[in-house]
Amino acid sequence: MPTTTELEQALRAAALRVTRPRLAVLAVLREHAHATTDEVLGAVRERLPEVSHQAVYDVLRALTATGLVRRIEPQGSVARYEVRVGDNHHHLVCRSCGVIADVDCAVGAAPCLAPSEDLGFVVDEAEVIYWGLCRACSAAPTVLPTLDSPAERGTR
Amino acid sequence: MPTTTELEQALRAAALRVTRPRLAVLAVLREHAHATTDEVLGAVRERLPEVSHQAVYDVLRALTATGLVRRIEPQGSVARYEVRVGDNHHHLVCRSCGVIADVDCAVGAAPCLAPSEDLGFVVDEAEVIYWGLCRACSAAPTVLPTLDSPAERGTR
DNA sequence: AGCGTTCATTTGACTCGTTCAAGATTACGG
DNA sequence: CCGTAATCTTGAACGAGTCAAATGAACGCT
Repeated sequence: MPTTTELEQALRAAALRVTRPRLAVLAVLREHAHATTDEVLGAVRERLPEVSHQAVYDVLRALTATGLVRRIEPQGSVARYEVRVGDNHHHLVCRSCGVIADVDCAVGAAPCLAPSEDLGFVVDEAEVIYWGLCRACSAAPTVLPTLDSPAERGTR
Repeated sequence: MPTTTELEQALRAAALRVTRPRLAVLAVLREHAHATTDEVLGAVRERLPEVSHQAVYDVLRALTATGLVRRIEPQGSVARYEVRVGDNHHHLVCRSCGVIADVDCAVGAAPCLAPSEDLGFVVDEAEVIYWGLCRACSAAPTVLPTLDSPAERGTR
């Protein structure tokens, strides 16, 4: 668990003012990776009941802009945030239950940045998302009682 | 330009009824890759002025569900669709203007599916997005007249 | 420590992409 | 040609996120 001072230093290093909502958001994200804005809001309110949703949006944007947190938004999901930044890791996403897991980049930072042909683009980041089923969902039948049409799968 | 018959066959092969909106959407997507729902709607209405936006949403969902088109939605962008499917290609996205370009998978299909550790996940697809600046945007200054704070960069 | 400026937060309305629901239409097998 | 089920039209609703104005708090300076 991070000390408040530690989080404070992180904020100051990013030239951001140290406020309760910001400390709370950082603390929440350290404990609960890949949280949605809503989940962050809920968790923050357990510590600071009075924070507005707008404050959380602003804080998340400020932290994202300075690189303190990273924003990810897989297909059909709302925005999620994580504090693990700068290490070029990627994500495993379960198509069924939506859980997200971290994986380190298999081949290191550099090869990840090289598409086969860059078409004149100056690439600064390669984002990789592995889609599949998590251990639990691949073990369990997709839909438990009613196995009607296997074609339809929830859009969100 | 694809013949109507060709598109018809594609629909029938997917066990979908052949309707004007569906043919129109497919035709539009073949000409205009990475189109947003709105752009598809606009282009479809040039051919069929009466289609409802709901029809386009339904058609895109049906086509996506059967695999005839692929849905992509980069960070902060709305959903986009493309007809190029089944070839495991990836995307280059410009952070500045948002254009999307296709790139073939550098290393082939198989290695793309292998994260360093799968944590029990059954991975069936690896999605790669290369972020950077397109040729035009990397040549031109990001903001032309007012070069105030270089930190701020548009969220969308 | 106190003060003022500037940045953060609250409050509340609002936009936009997308989905839901009910009824009318149309494609397709027989 | 008919009946049925899928598809489309119409219109309303929803939720995530944003905008804007006013209040409040953090920090640098003296």
